[in-house]
Amino acid sequence: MQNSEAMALSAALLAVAGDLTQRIHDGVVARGFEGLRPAHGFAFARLAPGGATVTELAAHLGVTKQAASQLVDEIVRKGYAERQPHPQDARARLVVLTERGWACTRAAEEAAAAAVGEWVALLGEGEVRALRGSLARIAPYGPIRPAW
Amino acid sequence: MQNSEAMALSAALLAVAGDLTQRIHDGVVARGFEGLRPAHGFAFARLAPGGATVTELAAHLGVTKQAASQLVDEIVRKGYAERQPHPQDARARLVVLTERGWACTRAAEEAAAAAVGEWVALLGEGEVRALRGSLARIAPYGPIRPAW
DNA sequence: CGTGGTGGTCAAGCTGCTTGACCATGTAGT
DNA sequence: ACTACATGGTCAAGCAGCTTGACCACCACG
Repeated sequence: MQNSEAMALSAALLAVAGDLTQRIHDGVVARGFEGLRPAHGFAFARLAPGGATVTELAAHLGVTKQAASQLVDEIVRKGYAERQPHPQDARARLVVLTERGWACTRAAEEAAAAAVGEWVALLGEGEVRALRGSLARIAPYGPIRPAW
Repeated sequence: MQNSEAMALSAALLAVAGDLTQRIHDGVVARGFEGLRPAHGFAFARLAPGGATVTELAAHLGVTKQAASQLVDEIVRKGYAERQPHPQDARARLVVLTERGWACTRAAEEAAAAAVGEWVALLGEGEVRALRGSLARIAPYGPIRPAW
């Protein structure tokens, strides 16, 4: 595969990713959850299973603990999450989603489903499944980083 | 397709996009082009064909003219581009890549090719071609936006 | 030739992130 | 048990990239 083809693939991937982010964000806002930025969505994704500490969140987002702590301050102040004492470690505090946080997460899922629905209309269900499979196999494990 | 599946596809896509951006950036730095951020790469992509005005660049990147102008200042100062008088419009100035800018663009293509090469090793050439085809068909036309 | 629209820059301000310092708690060594 | 170091978290200050607002030079249309 030539360099120019690799670049075309890269550009398309990044364009789709940027567009998808925008659509999810718009969809979340349209459902009444304001004052959030796309980065918060990735924080929610990490908090959703059973909560996380600030340090874990920082590692997941690829930022400093201070930045993650600030982000948590923000979503706590806006009612999407709360800090609880950590059951095992008295130094740590477990950040968990509130009911409103869960509602916001569901709104994001709906918005994502709407965007993916458009892809299904364009490509067909089979091709979208193939896309999902391919991406899942090349997705990295490390922290989630902004596209740029 | 369920919401949770759409979310899994979205997460994989964004993870791959973030990782790819990081790899291209690292590759460019490794080839000796420093002081650049990933956003500059998208500017280069718009400038490459035959140059562009600051306003066009701003529209492409989805930022204000002032931000685009600042970005151009930076890449001009670092020797990657230069401002020329616009052939048709005396108000406008055409921003074009210098030879160093072209060299940097080629470095980015090499880095992208290396990343895509890993995907080929994982998925096989056919599946990567299919991926490219699918993405090209759902890629939007509008401005390129950061993933978040 | 005015009058409004457009390309571009200057200036000031905000926001999200960083680095650096610090405290409280955990953990390992002796 | 006591010391020494590592780790979770916050406070404070600074910086970088973007925004809004104001402004000038030039185009284009009546």
